[in-house]
Amino acid sequence: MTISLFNTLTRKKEKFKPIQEGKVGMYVCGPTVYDSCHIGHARSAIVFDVIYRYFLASGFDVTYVRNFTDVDDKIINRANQLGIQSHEVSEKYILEFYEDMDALHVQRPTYEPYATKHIDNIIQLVETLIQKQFAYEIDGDVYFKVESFADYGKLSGRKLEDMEAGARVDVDKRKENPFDFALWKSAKPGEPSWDSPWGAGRPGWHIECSAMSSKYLGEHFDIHGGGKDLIFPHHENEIAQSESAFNKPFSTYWVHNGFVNIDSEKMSKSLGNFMMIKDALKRYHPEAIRLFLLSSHYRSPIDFTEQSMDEASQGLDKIYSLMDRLDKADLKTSQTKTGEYWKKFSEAMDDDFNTARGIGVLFDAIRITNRILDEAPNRDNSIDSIICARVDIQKIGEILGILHENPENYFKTKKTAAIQEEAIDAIRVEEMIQARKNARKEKEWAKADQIRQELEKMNIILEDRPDGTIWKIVKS
RNA sequence: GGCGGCAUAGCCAAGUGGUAAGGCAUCGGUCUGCAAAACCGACACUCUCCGGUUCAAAUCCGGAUGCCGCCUCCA
Repeated sequence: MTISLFNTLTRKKEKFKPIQEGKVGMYVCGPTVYDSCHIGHARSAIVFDVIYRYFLASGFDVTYVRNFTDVDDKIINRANQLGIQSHEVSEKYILEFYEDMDALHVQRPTYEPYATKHIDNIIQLVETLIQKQFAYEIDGDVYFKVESFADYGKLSGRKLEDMEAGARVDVDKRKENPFDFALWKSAKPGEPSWDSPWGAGRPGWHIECSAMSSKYLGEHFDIHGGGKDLIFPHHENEIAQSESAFNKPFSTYWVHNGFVNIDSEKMSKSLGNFMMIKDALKRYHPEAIRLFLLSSHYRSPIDFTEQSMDEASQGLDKIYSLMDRLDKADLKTSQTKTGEYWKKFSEAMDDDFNTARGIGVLFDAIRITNRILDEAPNRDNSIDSIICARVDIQKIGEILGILHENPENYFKTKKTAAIQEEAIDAIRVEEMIQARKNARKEKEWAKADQIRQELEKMNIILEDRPDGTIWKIVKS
């Protein structure tokens, strides 16, 4: 089965045909490191992380590049605000980015280039563009001439003429066309700068991606990704620069993920409703965040709400509960053959990385395996089904980037956190459970029930299992 | 003004021409001293509305309504 994916460039779902058999070159726009990352950055990182994992699992040799934009107006502004150097700002947020990504189990790409470490490549590319007359210099600034690129607008589906009617663009009279964009910006005093043929300055935003993608993946590569908002102008401009400079198609496929809303509203400075990754991690398990972000198709908008996060958390509990049950079922095996669930999951993933459908398959596997465990766990064919399902669930978990924890540990950690959060006296709870156990032994049901009720008032739920009583905390 | 997307049960969400996955919630049941967990069953004769194409449409085409995004270096 081949992988199909939706290509923004053609607005169609297409079969994936790599440039080189068995290999994938993928470039994804990473963060501009001027602030903490929010849940939208997490979605983009996780969506492409899953795509990366799935290509690897499908046997491809993947080169995955994700850049850091570490020189930019916003970083400079932030540095001025804080009274520090701009590289100090970017270094701080790069570290924070790694903390967030590691916590979310986002795998490191093959290469993570920094714009500031590729200034030579950038200057060279700008020179090529000037030389080929696709760009022009004015007072130390260099602009790309959009009218020189006949296909300008092909990614975003706009025409230069139509856009000019809108006219919400800066009116720099020096530019030949208002949509001409900066390849190189001359430095103002105090700004970070590098020497160039046009004087001291720094790269424009778009050029770094063309320079770095061509360096690590070649001038023509397979997949370019990023958030939907990057389609215009960022990716449109990347295409214009790259195809003009290299005279060949840039990326074959363009993949864009949708936004994350917060309580049905777009995250914005004015609303002040940014959900930062580090804050989300304080409230929810990292794998619950992954499960939530993957529970809708990657191109659809998704709404981050307390309810949807609680549901994702419940779903994760359900998955770990089964894994715990399987651990305790003591099924010795070294079998690793995948079965029907993996097959169905792969079919969903082959179809434009449909993780929502794939998660449906995962829950099917869980339900059916629980049923077998309830009804006839010891029959030979039951054992086969259970072992096979377990292999599939693990493998699906690897693609989704969940199930990193030992199930017993998962529940233990969760409980410890809840004990702290709800300020529960664990020793007293244990004593009450012991008292109830004694009461039950004597068949003093009224007393046992009274203890249960008291615990319920403390938001504690008991479960009598064959091997003893366990307790859980429900969040108030 | 230009371009694009979405509308499926109480909520979230798959579905890409063949008769509506999955999750949460709710209601029955099995299990349990009682519960919880797990499982079983019920829960959209119908997919915003109106037309059209077709033997067949949630799916394709046209129109209407509603919501959203981009055109501001916001993933």
